[in-house]
Formats: sequence, structure tokens, C-alpha cells
Amino acid sequence: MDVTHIIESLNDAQRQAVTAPSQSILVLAGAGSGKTRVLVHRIAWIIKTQDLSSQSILAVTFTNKAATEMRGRIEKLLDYSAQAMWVGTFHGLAHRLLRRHAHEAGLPEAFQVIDSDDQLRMIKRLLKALALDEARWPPRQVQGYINGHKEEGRRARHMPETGDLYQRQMLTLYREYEQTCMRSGLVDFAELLLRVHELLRDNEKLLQFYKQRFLHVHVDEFQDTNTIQYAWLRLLTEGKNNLFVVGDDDQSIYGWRGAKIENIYSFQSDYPNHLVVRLEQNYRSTANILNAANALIVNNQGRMGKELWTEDGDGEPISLYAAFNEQDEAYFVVERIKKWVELGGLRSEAAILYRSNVQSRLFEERLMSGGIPYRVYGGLRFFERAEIKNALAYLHLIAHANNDSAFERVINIPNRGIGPKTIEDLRSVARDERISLWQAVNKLVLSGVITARTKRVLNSFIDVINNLIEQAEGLALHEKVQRAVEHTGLIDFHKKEKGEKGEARVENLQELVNAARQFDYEEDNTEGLNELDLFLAHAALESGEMQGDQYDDCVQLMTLHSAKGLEFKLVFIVGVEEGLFPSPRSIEDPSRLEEERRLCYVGITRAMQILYLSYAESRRIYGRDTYPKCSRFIKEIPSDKIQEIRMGATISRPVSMAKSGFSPRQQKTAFQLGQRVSHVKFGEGVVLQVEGEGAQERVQVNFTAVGMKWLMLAYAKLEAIA
DNA sequence: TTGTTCCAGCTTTTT
DNA sequence: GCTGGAACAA
Repeated sequence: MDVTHIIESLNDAQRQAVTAPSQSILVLAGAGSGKTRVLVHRIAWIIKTQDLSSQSILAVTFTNKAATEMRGRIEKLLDYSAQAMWVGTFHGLAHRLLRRHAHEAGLPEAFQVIDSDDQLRMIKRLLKALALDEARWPPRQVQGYINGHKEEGRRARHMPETGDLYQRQMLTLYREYEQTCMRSGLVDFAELLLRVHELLRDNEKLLQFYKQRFLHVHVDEFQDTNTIQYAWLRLLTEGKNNLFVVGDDDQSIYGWRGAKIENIYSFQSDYPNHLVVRLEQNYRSTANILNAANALIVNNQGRMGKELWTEDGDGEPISLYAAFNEQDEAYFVVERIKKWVELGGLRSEAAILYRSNVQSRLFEERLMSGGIPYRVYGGLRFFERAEIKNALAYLHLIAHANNDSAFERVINIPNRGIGPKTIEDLRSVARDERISLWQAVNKLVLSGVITARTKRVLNSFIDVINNLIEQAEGLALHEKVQRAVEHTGLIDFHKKEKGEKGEARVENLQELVNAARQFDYEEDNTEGLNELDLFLAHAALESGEMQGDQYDDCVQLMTLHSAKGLEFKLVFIVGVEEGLFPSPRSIEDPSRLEEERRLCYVGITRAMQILYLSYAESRRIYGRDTYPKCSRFIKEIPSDKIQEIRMGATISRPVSMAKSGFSPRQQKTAFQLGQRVSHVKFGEGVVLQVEGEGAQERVQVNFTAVGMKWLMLAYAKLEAIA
């Protein structure tokens, strides 16, 4: 069999990983070293050389995007459709297994998947039901507690009834939450993974079946796996020596949501005969960029160790811009992007990366006033929008009227005159009788203890749902969706909304009908489930593309986190300041600080040709002026790799001008704002404000060593430095 | 039931 | 300094 095309384009290390004999393999793949390529080629290689059916392959990723891309590339390499191959996200695959084996897993056949937003709402409702104060038991904290334990594989019933009030209360909440979910047949994201783990662990026959089926198991972004995901992989591969994982400990940036870098170490002890392959040759960035990244990351302890190199030249030095303030920073970046475009670069080749989403605003404003198209990543995705979730809630009720979560969401949307009082009554009936809200409302309208008005409005809701259920019979999926958005009054409700918002929402609802029409039933369906259930699961598991047209030539704005896996010719990492990046919440804790450093490493290694780092001498945060210091990460990069950019006179502008827009103008004072100065006693600093005239003239200087000082110019011997 | 005001809180994000 | 949610008034 001719397999040369699979390996001929690979370098030595890549080829070693791809062609290694069957055994457990850990590929430590540096940024831009061809990680996905190795994974894809390995799978193709295995299938070809061992003459396997593609159904013997299991490949797991974290995002749907990565899964889709991987499948596409494998099919292209093999030149046939590998429909039977299980390629998907941990959650997607877990969902598929649970659908197949709902009964064995102890779930109702019609279980429904809820996303984190639904989960949070449920927790809030639970707190209300238990009469607990949200201020004392913050819902997000409860959510974190529940998910945290699930990710570690712990059920409420496994946990000891000990500890302080806090511990016991949280445990109660966890237990109640589990019960509520079970009653309504709801499964959250963490539950998908935990259930599957329990299913395989406790069901020897099933486990053996899947162990025999999946001859080779592959994992992408292995450094991001959490405890339960790793345990799941362990079950499937134990004793079989067939686990192939690709990851980069230096790019582990999701520790805060449960990812365990330690899994990389565990792998090495759990699979004694494993092979480790390092991919260190980088095909993305210039040597200067790689050297900076290498120099930064060596400051972390306990790394697996890896040093990126390239055959390419040094390229441009890395530029560092010390902005006068955050406005100036945005101004500078946008000017450089303009220049890039003038010289023939594409806007889409330029990215502005920041630590936190709030930083995007200034850049957006600058880009907008400069007439430069841009695209901001992040924010609400399609299936997460309120109007979409409302429509989905109606669909959930069609599929499963006892879904309390969906019921509460839309009982009064659009307004039917069902207020909190009535809803509270429904809840108490449901609670007392241990029935669902849907059953409760049906009971209540027959009971005679309510007013005629309440009875009327409740009946109107019951009719809406019953009609939907009756009409749904025999309709195509998109027709069901169509009805759910029209006959419930959702479309009219949003049409009445003033402003463009309403219009956009109506459009989104129509888009939902479209999405349903295009929904590929076959693709997701391997278990003979009904189409509506699958569509709803799809909506929860795949929250939809980010907004905006990818194909337009736009400057890309995103957080450093979302930049992982991407590359751009021109990269700006902005706000590289102590207290912003690293974030103040991470500074105290060494392991979190290391994660911030890895985040910086991820950012640097996104750049192919040109990298700018910038920070501001003065920045408004939450309405207060702060005078941050340049980030320690900048200092960890050898200064000979960095070229400092001084704008000198051209950037000087008073603070008041900075606020009202930019018209750079010369100051008549002795010192320009932003001017670097030196003081005999205080050392070096930057002029931030100038006040008064003549003998009364004072300047505010931020000194590197001693911080902010106001100095009388007449007395202080300040010297300008270049 | 809707609109207004007040107040806390405020990384990162996929599924 | 802005936002989302909750408490309040009309």
C-alpha cells in the first residue's frame, strides 16, 4: 500500500510520531510546530498501514471547530468519507454515548442537555426555593462548586457531611441540584462527562465493547483535559497501550476551569511504555519572536522542557511601545495598522490581543473613527442569545413539557400577565405534590382556588403549548421551529420592541428557522433519535459561530485566550502591565502567575512576522486613574530582542485632550507629556501631567522606582532623557 | 406591569 | 465608569 504521501511532507520529529509503532505516545508539540498535522497524519497512517476501518478510530478535541477541521483533513488525506469515525468533542462524544445507553446510564431516554446559562438559572431558582440569600450564596459560586466536584468525579453522595456551615450548605445545594436535574431529565455539561465515566466504569460489558471497538484513541490539546476526562480516557485505553495524545504544557491556559496540566505527568506514569516526541521546529514565526517566547517561558518551573526554533531568519525585532495613556496606546496601534495596510498588508492579517474584554472598547472606537473594519471575537454566540433561548425553550416544552427550566423561562414571554405571584403559586404546588410545573399548572386551573383572571391567563399559556404539541405532529423540524416562534407570539413580541434591537432579534429568530432547515439530521443521528431532540442537543452543545463575517477583511480583536490556535502576520499584545497582565488576581499565587506567563507565551507565538507589545504609563480602570508598571513579562524578554519605540513630541497631548479626542499639539511647557525624565534622587520616570505656569509650574512624574510624585519645576532638577 | 433608580461588582471560556 | 439585577414607585 502506498503511504508515502502521508509522510513525505513531514519533518523528522513529525514523522517519528506519525509512524511510531502502536504504543502510547505523547507528542509535545510547541506552538506552530504542526500539531494538528501530526494528529491527522497519524490517524491516516494507522488506518492505511493497519488496514483498519475508520470506525476503529476515536479522536477527541475540545472544540467543535477543531473536531470539524480534523475530520475534514483526515478525509482529505484518505480521500474518502470517514463517517464512521468517532471524531468529536469530549462533550459531543459523551452525549452520543449517553443517547445510546441512556437506560444503562440511569437517564430518561428523552434527557435534555442544558448549557451553563440554563444551569445558572436553575441554581438561582433552587436558592429561591430554599429561601437562601443570593448575596450570601452567590449563584456563580454554587455553580463553580457543583461543576468543580463533578469534574473531579465526586457526587454529592460521596461527600462527607462534615465541615463548617458553608460546606454543608453547599453540599445540600449540590444534592438538591442533582435531584432537580434528575426530576426534569436535564443533564449539564459536567454531568455528560461524569455520567459517561460512571457508565463505563460500572458496566464491564459496555466498557469491553468500546475498548474492542476503539483500537486507537487520539486526543488533541491534551494539556487542557480535566480529571474526569482523563479518567474517561484511562478506562478506554487501560492495558491497551493505544493512546496517542498531543499537547503543549507551555500552552496550558485553562487551569482555572479545571484543566489539569498534571495529566501530562500522569500519562507518563500510567503508560509505562510510552514514547515522548517533541516537536520543536516552528513553521510560523521569525527567530526573534521565538527567542523572546523561549526566554519568557523558561521562567516557569517544572516544565516538560522544549525550545522552539526555526530555519527562517531573525526577522524584525519585537517592538515595545510605552504609551502615555490608554488612549495613546489605541491611537498608536491603529496608526501602525494603517501603515501596514498602506504597505499592502491585509487587515485580517492583523490582530489586537488583550487580557480582558473591557480593553477592546478603546481599540474599537479608534478603529471605527479611522474607518477600519474590525471584528471582535467573543461575546454572545447565536444559540446563547436570549430570543433564541426563548424559542428553544418552547421547543423543549414541545419535546418534554415537564422541563421546568424551559417552563419558567417562557411562561410569561411574551407577556401574558402571569406575574411572580402566580409563578410562586405554581412552584409551591409543584413542590408539594412533587410534580413538574407543567403538571402543576394543569392542576391549578382545574382546582378553583384561583381567580378567573389568573385562570384565563394560565389557560392561554396551556393552550399555546398544547397547540404546539398537537401541531408538531408530522411536521418537518423547521416547520415546528417556525410555529414555535410565530404561534407563541415571540416574533410579534420582538417586533414591538423599539430600536434596532427588536429587528435584530426578529432576524435571529428567522435565522433559527433557517438553521433548523439546514440541520443535518443524519450527521448527528446515529442512534435513531427524534429530530427535535437532536436539534436541541445540537443547540446546547454547539453554541454556534461567533458573529461577524470571517470572510471580510477585518482587523481581528480578541482576548489572548481566544487567540490560542490562531496565527497572524502582525500581532499587537496590548496592556502588558502589572495588574492587568498578569491580572491582579493571579499575582499572589505562583501557579496562577505561571499560567499568566503561559498566556503571554501563547500571545507571542501567535505572531508570524511582526510583534508589538505595548503598555500605558497611565490607565483609567473602573473610572479611576492608575499608574501601572510595565509587566514583569516584558522584563523577562532579553532587551536585545526588543526595540523600544519612542514617539517623542508627536505623542504629547494633555490629558483633557486625550479624553476629547486627538489633535496632537505642542505644549509650551518645558516638558512634554509622556517625556522620559531623570531626577537626581528619584531616578527615571515619565511626565504624566503639567500644571500651572512660570514659577508655579508643577509636573506629575511616575518614577519607575518610587512611583508618582508632583514636583515644582523651579526646584526639581529634572532632566529630559531620550 | 412597566419604567426608574440604586447598588454591587467587575479575568480568562468551551462544552 | 459601566452594566445587570433587584428593589421600588406609578
